[in-house]
Amino acid sequence: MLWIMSRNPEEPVYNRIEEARAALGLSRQDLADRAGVHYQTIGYLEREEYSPSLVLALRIAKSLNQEVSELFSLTPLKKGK
Amino acid sequence: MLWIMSRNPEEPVYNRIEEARAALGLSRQDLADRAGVHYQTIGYLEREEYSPSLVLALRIAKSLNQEVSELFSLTPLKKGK
DNA sequence: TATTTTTGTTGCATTAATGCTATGTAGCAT
DNA sequence: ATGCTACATAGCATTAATGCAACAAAAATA
Repeated sequence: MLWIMSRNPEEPVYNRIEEARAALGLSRQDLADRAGVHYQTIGYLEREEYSPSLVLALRIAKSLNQEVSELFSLTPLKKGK
Repeated sequence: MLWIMSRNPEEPVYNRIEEARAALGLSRQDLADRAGVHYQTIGYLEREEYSPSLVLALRIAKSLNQEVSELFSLTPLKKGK
């Protein structure tokens, strides 16, 4: 059985995680700890190599004090706001 | 290689899909069409047998004219509101 | 400069999300 | 009774999300 490594799904989700994280002065490891995931998972998300599960999106939003819709979008996000 | 069928993850996400869908008088098939997924996927979600991907959560929220946070939660949701 | 911290990248393993088919049931019409 | 629609459930296949280890590259800082 072979698995073609995912990393780059067909359906991207744009996000503002890095921006929001930086605004709080948190490292990826810090955010990962708050959200209860591996720090590299945060990296994958910020690089938009894949989109998070809803559970993770909800945890990240809470960790960054943001609404899910403020952090994640099906359409490209502009900087700021 | 064997796969133990998922259906019942460890990390549940509570939702108000059925309620919101009924409020709009939509069948599962109707909502599935709008969200671009299989009608049984809606069933699984309503029965909370698993939680959706963020992509799907965003599409469902849009299909029901609701905020993601209004439809989905990491903690049990009370009826109404 | 040397050390430490943060981030990027690759590879592999596991589990969850989703599709699809088929079947069963219950309700509501003809 | 027959048919139709909506929903439940189960089996199997595929792909995505995540963990984790190892290592490289930057960047920050002592």
